[in-house]
Amino acid sequence: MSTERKRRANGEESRRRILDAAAEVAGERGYDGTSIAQVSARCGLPVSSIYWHFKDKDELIAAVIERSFEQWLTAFDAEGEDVPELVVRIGEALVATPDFLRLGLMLALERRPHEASARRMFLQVRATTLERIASTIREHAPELGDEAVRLLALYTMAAVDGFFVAHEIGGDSVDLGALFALHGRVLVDAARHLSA
Amino acid sequence: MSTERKRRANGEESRRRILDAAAEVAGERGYDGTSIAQVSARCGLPVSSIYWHFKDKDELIAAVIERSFEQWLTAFDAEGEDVPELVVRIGEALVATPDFLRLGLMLALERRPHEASARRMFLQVRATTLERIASTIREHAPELGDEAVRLLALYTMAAVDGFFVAHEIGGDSVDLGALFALHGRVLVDAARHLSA
Amino acid sequence: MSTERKRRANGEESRRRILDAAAEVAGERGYDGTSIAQVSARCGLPVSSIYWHFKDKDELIAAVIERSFEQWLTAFDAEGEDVPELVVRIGEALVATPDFLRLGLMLALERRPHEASARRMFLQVRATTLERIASTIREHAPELGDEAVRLLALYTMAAVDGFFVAHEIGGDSVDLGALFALHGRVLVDAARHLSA
Amino acid sequence: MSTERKRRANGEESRRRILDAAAEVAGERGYDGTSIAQVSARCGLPVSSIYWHFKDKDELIAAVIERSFEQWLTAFDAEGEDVPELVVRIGEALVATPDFLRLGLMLALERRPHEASARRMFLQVRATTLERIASTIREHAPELGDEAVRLLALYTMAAVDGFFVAHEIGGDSVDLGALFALHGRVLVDAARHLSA
DNA sequence: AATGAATGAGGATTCATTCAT
DNA sequence: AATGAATGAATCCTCATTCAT
Repeated sequence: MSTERKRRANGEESRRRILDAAAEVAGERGYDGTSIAQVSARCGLPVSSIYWHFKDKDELIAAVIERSFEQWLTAFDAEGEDVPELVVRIGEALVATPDFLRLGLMLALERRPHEASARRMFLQVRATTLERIASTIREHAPELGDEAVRLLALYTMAAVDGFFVAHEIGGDSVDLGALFALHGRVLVDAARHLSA
Repeated sequence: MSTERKRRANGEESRRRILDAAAEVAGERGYDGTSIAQVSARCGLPVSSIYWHFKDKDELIAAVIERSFEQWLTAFDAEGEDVPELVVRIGEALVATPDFLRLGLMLALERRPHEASARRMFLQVRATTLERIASTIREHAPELGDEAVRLLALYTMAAVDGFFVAHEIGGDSVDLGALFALHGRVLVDAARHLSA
Repeated sequence: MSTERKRRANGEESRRRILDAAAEVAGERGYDGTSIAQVSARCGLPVSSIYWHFKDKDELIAAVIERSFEQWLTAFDAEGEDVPELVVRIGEALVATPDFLRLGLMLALERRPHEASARRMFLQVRATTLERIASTIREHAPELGDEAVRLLALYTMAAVDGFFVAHEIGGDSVDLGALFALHGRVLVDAARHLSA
Repeated sequence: MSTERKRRANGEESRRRILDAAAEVAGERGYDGTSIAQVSARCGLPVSSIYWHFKDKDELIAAVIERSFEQWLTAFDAEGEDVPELVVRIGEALVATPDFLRLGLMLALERRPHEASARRMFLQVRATTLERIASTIREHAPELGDEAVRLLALYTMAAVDGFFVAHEIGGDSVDLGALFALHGRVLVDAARHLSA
């Protein structure tokens, strides 16, 4: 059984292979550090085939973010939990699928006009997540005003980002579990401060 | 002889102009997004002059980070403050000189072998800052063990990073002051949790 | 069966749509400037369908020229006219279907080995036209020798080309009617010079 | 004496070599048919060096046209001649430096937004030439009104373009001398028609 | 009669860097 | 202390064309 060298054209699968490769590379090196040639080498399809499936690099990266976000959503999806639990679940999801956030943060930190759609996709996905955190907080602390809820949601999202960065830098010497647990407990105190 | 002096002075000046331009560009676009040609265009000196002052791109960016860190240190230097105050001061310094952290975070998030010195410079600078936060915490909560102090310092640094990211993304709709104040107060509760 | 007929009809229709699109694009940008992808985008049919109807780019452009020439022939077809009238009619036909000549001239000016059939098609079409002009001249000035007739025919064709170029460049600020009328009158003088 | 392989950097000469090569290639194949790689191969300098001397392909071709026009101007420069003589001189200059007009006509026939400067350069050069023809006509036929002079100048320029095209297509079977001589004589008749 | 997918070669342009002056 | 010129490798992307269905 020699390697099938031309398995009959299969768009779906090729698209998936390209996205897998692009997620890997972009997760490692960011937007500018990712070259189409690298993606091509990693997925085995020629450069021109990548352009058949995606209009340009920008759209490719946007698609990577979109798909990665869906995976991450699946990973931390859960209902009826209380706030500290939610925070911990987010943390777990992070460790499981870190490419999404790493790439997204890199894009968010950049200040440039291009790569519009990739950046936009991340910001949209982020807004969705923020809203979700806010509604969980609102459920569990109905006495808080809108401003306070928004502040706590922002605080939580910032903590998540910060923990992620710390873990990226410090590796396993950073105890993500302890950090998330601490933040979960602290949120309750913070809610008390704000409702007072 | 005065010509000599003039020349030397111009050397310093040129170096400064290059660093200014590089800080701007790299702050906007990250390491890969920054090209020597862009820096040249922005500072008005030819490309080859940049290479006269800096060995290569990596060293140029490292120098940008180093200088930017010194400016930032100056901005939040202060002694004898209590923990919440320290946190607030860090926040103020952030808003004042954001290039340093933005570029540093971009570098930290990337996963690649090269650009050794730029990245190393940022990590070193970051370790210094972490140690400083830790010692302030230790001073003000002598009852805490080393592990607890380290956790709180990490937590604080993560919060700073996260707030910064939130502000980069959300602009002035994100109330940095409120976030830093909240974190300052919350730290005290956290210390209580951990010493219990 | 009616399906059959429909399909066949669609085949014709598709061919026509492709030719229309190709004529537009090639008229605007010349042979090299025309890409199959552009033609595809402009006619709505996929690239591979264009290759189903035409062997390659060269043949497609040749077909464009051929069809365009037929349209132009129709536009200036007329019998028994005298020389100045013929010249004016050619001019009118030019303004009506300019793609043909514009594309043809571009091809004629290029110096390269490929695109054989497109270029050949234009040259052939041009030879036909030249012969036709010559025979009209011969009819109306039977006293002229072959050489003189050929010279006048060439002169006229050159004038047509030149007027066309002038109009392409200068737009409606170039009074084509006046130019053609002038050339028509001048031809009579020229015939006199040559027969003397 | 081995081939000097790196003769010390000489901007002027390199620029000239690039222009020579570009004129050759573009004269043969037009704007789109000319690739920077071909120019590089023909002049021996690497592609990136071409970009050191010229901002982009557009500017390179524009420079080719400009220089070529100057050569052509030199070739047909002369004072105090009468109209038929001027026409003949233009014809001689054409045969001597045909690249200029061939490339220019190709550009003029194209209808596209880009390559702005190359096209603009040709049109400007052409306007200069037209004005020059007009003033010679005015000198020798002072009785003509402005409109008539402009028409005759346009007619002459169109004839030149047309003769050129005829010669490009027909090669030496087209007797340029006879055509130019004929046009020269005919102009006098045309002037009579118009002043009547 | 038509088309989605694939593909290698080549397109223009920019890259970081070096070198002679 | 500085710079004009050069350079090979890499960048993103488009090209004409083919092939299995």
